[in-house]
Amino acid sequence: MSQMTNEVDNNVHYDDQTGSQLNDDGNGVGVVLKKGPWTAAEDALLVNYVQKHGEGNWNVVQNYSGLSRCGKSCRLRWANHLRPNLKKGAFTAEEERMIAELHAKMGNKWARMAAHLPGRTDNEIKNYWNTRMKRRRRAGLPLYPPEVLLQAFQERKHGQGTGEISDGDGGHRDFLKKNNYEIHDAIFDSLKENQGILPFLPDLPAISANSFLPNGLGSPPYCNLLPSTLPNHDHLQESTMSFIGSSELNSNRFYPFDHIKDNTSDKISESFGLYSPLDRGVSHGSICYSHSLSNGNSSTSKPTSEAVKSELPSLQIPETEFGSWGTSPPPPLNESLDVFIHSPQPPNALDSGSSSPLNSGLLDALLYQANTLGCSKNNSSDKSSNSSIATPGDRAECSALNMYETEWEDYADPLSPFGATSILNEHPVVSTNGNSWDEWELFQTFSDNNERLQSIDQVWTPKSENQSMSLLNFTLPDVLITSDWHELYSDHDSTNQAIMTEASDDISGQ
DNA sequence: AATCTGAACAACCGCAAAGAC
DNA sequence: TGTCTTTGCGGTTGTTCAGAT
Repeated sequence: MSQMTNEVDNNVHYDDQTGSQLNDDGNGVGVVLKKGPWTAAEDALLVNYVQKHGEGNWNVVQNYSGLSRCGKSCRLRWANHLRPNLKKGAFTAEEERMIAELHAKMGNKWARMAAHLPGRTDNEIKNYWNTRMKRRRRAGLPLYPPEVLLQAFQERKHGQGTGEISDGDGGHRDFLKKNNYEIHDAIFDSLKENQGILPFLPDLPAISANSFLPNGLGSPPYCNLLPSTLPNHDHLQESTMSFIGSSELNSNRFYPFDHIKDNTSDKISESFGLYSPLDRGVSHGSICYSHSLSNGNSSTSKPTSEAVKSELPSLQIPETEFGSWGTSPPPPLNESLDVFIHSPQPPNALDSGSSSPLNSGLLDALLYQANTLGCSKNNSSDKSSNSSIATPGDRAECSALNMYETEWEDYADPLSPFGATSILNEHPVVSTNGNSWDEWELFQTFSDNNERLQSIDQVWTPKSENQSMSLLNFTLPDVLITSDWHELYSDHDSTNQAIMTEASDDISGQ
């Protein structure tokens, strides 16, 4: 041991190129502890220590092993790099899907997520997610694939977690209850408070956050189900807000986070993906997740093989800059375009200065979809002429949308584990949870729709329009405003009915 | 070839919960 | 019961590397 100590001392001093030494935080008074990257020798010492003494008692590691590291650092090193059965390398497709799924359910509970991913560490998952999130937000893409959202929704709806994921973890429930519902109470309060100024919103008398959110929509992640930004977000913001058309909007009354005036509001909004990466505080992000389901990409989206992945860093493989969920197909942009073109433009609704904290993705989803559905119903027959009557301003919006279309086309990545088609056409995702049949029925419905789509190009054909719309309606926030939406949905296929029925039942049954 | 940029990864820090005393 | 210590977690920062310009 003394020999080892000497070796360590040597290594510590010779290898400490960072020169970053300082006292430990309270432990080992006066002992200069090394910081910075670990050396192989240090690793060996730590491994040796753990083999002899087991894990734990990290603060005494330096006493027994000679390591000049604080206990924290030792524990971290062991947990993240040295302990056996650690899986190294890029995340597999299945793991990536799992992470998205877990994050949709748990939020930033990295340790819990890691518990579901054998061999992976919380730090690894956290890094992966943060990197991915940053990239997707920059690209203006949603964080979650729709199928993940649906699955989470379904699981919460049925009041049971999967054995694998929710596994009766009280902590998780506490987390949801403590952190998420409160936020969404705010959202709901604002919705209710402002429903009078929103002509398309039905009354929300019996819908409270607490009655609805237990199904999972209360999770912060669901606030991210929309892209929090768009390349040309100003246009989208205008479009989104155009049909709101209330001066109250500009008085910042409408937005659910307004009551959070302190410094935490930024953090909250940020963590919920409510900010634009381009412009913190510009409302936008109205493209609904459901758009993605209209893609005709019928790739089975087999998980990328490890062999392939190992050659490239995760996230650099199948996905393009715009689509780590890859197969998430492009939105029905013709319809979206129509909506934007035909959206009324109250003068004061275009105040792009109404910035943060106006980026309630959830809210935008409601608003945008309301408008989308309402307008598209009326305009579905004369799409071709729409662009010709667009105003110059509208053209700008068209441009923005075209940009977005391009992104969504990039979304159609057959290699992604999260592609809609992969989820829809393959059982594993569905069958991994306890609600396999309920969910499978839903997924099958989508799948049937999807199978009729022959290519991305055909998404915009009249034939696929209903499909697009029906899938569009799948977006979760729709259920927030069920009654009137049923009418809008009435001439769509049974998918909507099924989902809306479920959602309605869900809400009324709470 | 040099520089810039973003992704990936490693590590640190502060805080809080849990456990020991 | 209160205090101290240990452990774990999540956020953040720093470093390295590869690709783009």
